[in-house]
Amino acid sequence: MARSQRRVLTHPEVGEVDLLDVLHALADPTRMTVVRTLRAEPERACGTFPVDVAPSTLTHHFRVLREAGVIRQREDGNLRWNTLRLDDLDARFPGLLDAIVTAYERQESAPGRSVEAAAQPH
Amino acid sequence: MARSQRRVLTHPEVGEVDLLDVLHALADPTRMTVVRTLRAEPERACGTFPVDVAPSTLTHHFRVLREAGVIRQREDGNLRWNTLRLDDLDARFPGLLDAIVTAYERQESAPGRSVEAAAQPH
DNA sequence: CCTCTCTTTCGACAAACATCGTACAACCGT
DNA sequence: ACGGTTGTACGATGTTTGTCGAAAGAGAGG
Repeated sequence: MARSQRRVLTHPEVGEVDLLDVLHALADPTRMTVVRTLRAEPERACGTFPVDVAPSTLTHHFRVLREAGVIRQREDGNLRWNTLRLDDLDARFPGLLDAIVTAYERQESAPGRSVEAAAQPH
Repeated sequence: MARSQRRVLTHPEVGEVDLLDVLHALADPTRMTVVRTLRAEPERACGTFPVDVAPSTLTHHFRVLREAGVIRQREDGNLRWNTLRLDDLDARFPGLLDAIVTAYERQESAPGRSVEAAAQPH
């Protein structure tokens, strides 16, 4: 029995995706990086993301994103490929993901903010 | 010394507002209800929101929203008035709040979803 | 001054969360 | 069959979070 049958990889249906879960999934720097990376490249294996956490931690983040309906995971041999569920998300929440990621990238590229925010320890 | 001087009520500046904090602030049903209510009515006192939590819990949620830069709190006599910082948020993240709240209300008014989600205990 | 209302602060508590190391399972080369 | 690669599962840990009740502050109105 192949791995693709053994593990289940539960994905919520489009109509089951909960906005609050999506927001929570995106409200984490590591997961936001995953989503941003996935928006630039259509499909990527788990280990190829520019994040700096332990493998097991990364697995956790991928599960959060998948169970929130943000990404889709597909197995192929030894690798697990991740794609953004952009069509599904856009069908349920038109323009939302784009608005959020755009806002994040706008913030990241804003001059002066990161300096200020780093100075004030919040 | 009046109460308005005694308590500080720290609000982040527009440039200090962090998107991830905003997302986290909105990823809670109680706080989302507060924001939705505030979007319909310009200003409202703390105790007048249609939420079902203890007063101290509500205070906590208002602080989260305020420190994330989502709402502004102003004291007047015995009451604390809350407003949405829509202009500030739109200046920093154009269209974001509207996209999120619209998505939430779309979800809430979608037929069949809440039934399904309530049946499956998540 | 006294009381009532609105809201906060504090302390507590259980649940959820992000993180890691270790162990393991599946697949792919050779 | 063996070793390397990729990723998961599990258990542990410290932190954050949502929740509440009790106590108290500050103003309004008698």
